[in-house]
Amino acid sequence: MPEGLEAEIWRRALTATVGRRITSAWVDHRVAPTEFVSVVTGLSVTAIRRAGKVVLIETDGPTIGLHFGMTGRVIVDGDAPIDRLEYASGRDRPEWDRLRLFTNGDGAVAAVRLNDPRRLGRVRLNPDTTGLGVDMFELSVTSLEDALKCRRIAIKTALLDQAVVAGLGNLCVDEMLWWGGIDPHRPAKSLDGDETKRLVDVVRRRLPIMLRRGGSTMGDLSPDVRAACPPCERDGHPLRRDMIAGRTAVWCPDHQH
DNA sequence: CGGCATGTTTCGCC
DNA sequence: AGGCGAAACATGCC
Repeated sequence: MPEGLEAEIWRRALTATVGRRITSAWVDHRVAPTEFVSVVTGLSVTAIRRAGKVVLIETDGPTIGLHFGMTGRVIVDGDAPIDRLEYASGRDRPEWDRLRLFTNGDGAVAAVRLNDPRRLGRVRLNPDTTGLGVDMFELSVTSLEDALKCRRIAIKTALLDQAVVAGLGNLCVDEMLWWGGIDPHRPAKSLDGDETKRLVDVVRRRLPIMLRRGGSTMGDLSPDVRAACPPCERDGHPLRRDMIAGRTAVWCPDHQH
């Protein structure tokens, strides 16, 4: 579930906690620093930001960083802003909680829960975000050209690199390459100016649409499509699944080249 | 049961 | 030295 779009949706939901004071906290110590609870108890939330796929809860003290791994999700005041597909049965099981923050006036419901069955997500204090590339919502032709021009790796792999573009994940990358008509195997540096511009245009156009629809699973290459590889919506040619640098790429050999 | 999964980090090989 | 791919991580689901 979690790519930058999900992080953005959760960022917006978490703004409800701005101005509140963290009265108590609990974490699964396997995913958070040992001093976490003692450090954050008593802090006041001042702002919620996002850096790529990471949500940053800013306070009058240290910043709390939420990484979601493959299956993390956020529940704010008992309400999950995104509910879909994966782990659909018995979701939000309490034993999958990795973080609970309680704030003044909440009663028994945690203001913030990080629920993550697979436990690849992380809770960090003052996370280092300096290595991230340009944010996916601020992508420009020149920034992408600069980032791609020396790379021989597949364009798909380059776009997944958070140092190139921050926030795009496997689903969004396949979606953008599908819309842009670009073969995911192409070496990044082989894209010409027109193709790079086309890709940037597609990212600018499609990301807000997917955000409105509810996240990275709401593209035309939905998880169902990815699993079944039916004929391409655009030209009827069967979609293909290839492994590129360890990640599944779903694409249309007919209109992507 | 085997395989697969929206991510990141680490290791080892050029 | 640095770029790159594979493996590891951890667990649920089909």
